[in-house]
Amino acid sequence: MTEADSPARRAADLRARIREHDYRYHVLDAPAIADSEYDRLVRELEALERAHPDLASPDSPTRRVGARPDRGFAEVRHALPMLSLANAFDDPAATDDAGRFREVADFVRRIEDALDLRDPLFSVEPKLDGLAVSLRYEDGLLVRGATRGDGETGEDVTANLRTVRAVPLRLRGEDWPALLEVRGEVFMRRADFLAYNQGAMARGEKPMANPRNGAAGSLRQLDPAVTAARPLSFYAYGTGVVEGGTLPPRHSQTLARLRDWGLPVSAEVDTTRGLAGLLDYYRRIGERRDALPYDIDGVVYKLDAYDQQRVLGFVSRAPRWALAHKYPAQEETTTVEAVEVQIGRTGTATPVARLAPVHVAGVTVTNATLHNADQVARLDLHVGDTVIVRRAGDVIPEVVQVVPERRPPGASPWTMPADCPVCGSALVRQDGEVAWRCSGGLYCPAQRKEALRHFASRRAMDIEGLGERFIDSLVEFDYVRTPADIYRLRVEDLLAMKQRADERDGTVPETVKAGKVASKWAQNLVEAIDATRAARLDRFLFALGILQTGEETAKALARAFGDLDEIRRADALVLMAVPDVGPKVAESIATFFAQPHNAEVIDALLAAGVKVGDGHPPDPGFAAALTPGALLAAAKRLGAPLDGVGEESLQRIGASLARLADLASLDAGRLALASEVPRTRIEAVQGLLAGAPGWPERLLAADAQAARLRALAPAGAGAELPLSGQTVVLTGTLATMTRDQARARLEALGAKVAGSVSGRTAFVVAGEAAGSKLDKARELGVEIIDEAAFGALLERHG
DNA sequence: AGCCCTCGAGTTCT
DNA sequence: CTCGAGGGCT
Repeated sequence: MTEADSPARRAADLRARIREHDYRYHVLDAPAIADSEYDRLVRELEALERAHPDLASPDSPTRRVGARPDRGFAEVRHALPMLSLANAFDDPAATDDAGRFREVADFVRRIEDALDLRDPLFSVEPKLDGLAVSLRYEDGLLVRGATRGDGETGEDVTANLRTVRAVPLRLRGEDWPALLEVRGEVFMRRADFLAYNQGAMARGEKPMANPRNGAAGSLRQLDPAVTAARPLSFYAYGTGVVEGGTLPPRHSQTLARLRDWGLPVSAEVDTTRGLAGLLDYYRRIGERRDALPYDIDGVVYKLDAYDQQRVLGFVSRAPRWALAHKYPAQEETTTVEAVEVQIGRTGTATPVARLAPVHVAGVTVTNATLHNADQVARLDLHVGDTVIVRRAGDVIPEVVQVVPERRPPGASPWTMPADCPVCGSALVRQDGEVAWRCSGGLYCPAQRKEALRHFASRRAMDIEGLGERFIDSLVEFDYVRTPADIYRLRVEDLLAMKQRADERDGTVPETVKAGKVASKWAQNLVEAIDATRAARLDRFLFALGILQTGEETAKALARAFGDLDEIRRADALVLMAVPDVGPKVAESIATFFAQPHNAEVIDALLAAGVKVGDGHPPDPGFAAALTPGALLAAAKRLGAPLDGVGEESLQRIGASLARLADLASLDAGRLALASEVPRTRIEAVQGLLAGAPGWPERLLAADAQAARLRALAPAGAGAELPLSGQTVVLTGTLATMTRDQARARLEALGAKVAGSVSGRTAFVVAGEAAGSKLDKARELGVEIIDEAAFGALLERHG
């Protein structure tokens, strides 16, 4: 055997040739041999390595698919955090370029001001819609690959990244740094995605929703063999830690070096100068967006010179020298086949467009809300129209506009029907309101179903297993009319209902063998219902579905009163002393409890064994706010005939009264002295109230309740919680707890958890994949903390 | 009286 | 996520 023919030589030769072909294919995009020829080389090398196990080496192209990790993915802390970029969006309302691209112009101007330089050089690249990863090369060998995670900490997906053919296991050449971290995007080409899905469907597997989800899901596979079967691609766009070597002084040069070292870089990367250059690039790529072989959601601008980048620095975790310029949400056209009306829990009639199925941003859309009749009129929508559909915030489909020139002849404009499509009651519109409502109330099956669904829902009573389908049947077969009926359901009722539903649907019950009926599910449901009998007061209030009372208001009520009975008998005058409750909300609540029907339902719930709350005393602050003055001022805001008397005067009159009951009997002159309010005005108040039917009684009853609540409230102000008075916003996904858990922890510390970022937000907790709220926080300069810092904060406060 | 901030309510698809 | 509207502050 000659030296040249030795297996070691042959193996080395094959590896070099395979690597060369990988490089030509993925980096140069210029394959030199046919796929079959390439496969032959790989098979020969595999056979050789099997015959001579001593020749196998970990960086061999045959060793891409490794062993499956025992459990989950390990955490990886990025030595240099993976950046998140500030986003810029086009302003669609702008009529000129200056307005449309203001955010980009501001970005360039900030840089020019900081550098004191015109038209700096930028490196520009498409922003691929995939998954950011970091690859660590030590001495030219791939030793670790990790997902971006939250930017600080990601997951170790080395085994999966090794299966991506575009990721070199060993760098080319020799002049690379001893330690090199490469950052880039793992993604799926559209053609690969389509081909894969065709194959998946032929095999009877579930197709992937879109290339982005496909790429993300593939990297998260525990078995690298599964990942290896997915057609993933990779482009490098930057570096992380670099040691034992240096990079060129400019980013664009680094990208060229990465390419030399065997890392694929998008062919679209370029350099350009100044705002005009950036916008030109944005337009050029935008025109070719649909023709590109992969999905992009924008382009990225980076100041090219590293020393200039250093001058600009960072705001929170986002570099001031880079910007992601996003293209507008993807739009599609389709036709409106019908407009239907849905009736919500409160009776709101919402028009919904039924659309010819159309793909928008990765999913098939068949419905789109039209919000309300005004919106339909604004769009001038006719049934049969061709419309442009967009997924707002890439989630909820909306009809953007109609294409009038494609309107079929004879199409008639849509108008809100006169009657509820479910129960036939009249649809009515309150003065000044946009929404039309079904006037059928709980007589309307649609409203009854929605109200029950709300009652059982997770954030309300949280009855597990009582979902939409069950509620529909329970209502249709009249087993349940009110929430109280839920607590009277027995196993045999559920079984009887199921049987009737099966008969109606023509479905055959699965297990009616040997006279035995499957009834486990029914027992489980009855037990699940039973488990919710001890209810928290705020959840119970929310579950009742009082108009204008959502979770926050329910919490405020529960905190203030501490007891259901006190809330039930509270007049709107008293309710208005609850924080964030004004006249409308107060009257809505008082009206709800005053209706005999609602009182019956609540009594029935209590009689059925529902225990509400744990007997908290009233909140001392709330009780203290229930002064006679506050009640008088509330009366005025609720429409009591106190014209001509200011709220301040009312407060002062109230302040000089021990009890409101004294108002009518006390001498106006003495009161005038005590309160420093003119005597004539006091007489006016006394006279007006005495002559206004109902008001004296209401005020006296409210005053009596106020006195009772004050007596019940614990003395001394409540202990101050560490986050009292602070408003916190959660965004993105947290790894160690659910949103609800995070929210509960924060609220336990006295913080208020809001849904949107504003100037008053104390800080934002940003999890993974945080979106617009994070951008908004950066814009407003609100403090942002990541999950680690959040954990530390919770730790600190117990 | 006007503005800003929250909250409530409704919604899509997988 | 979005819209509309209630509540509170200036």
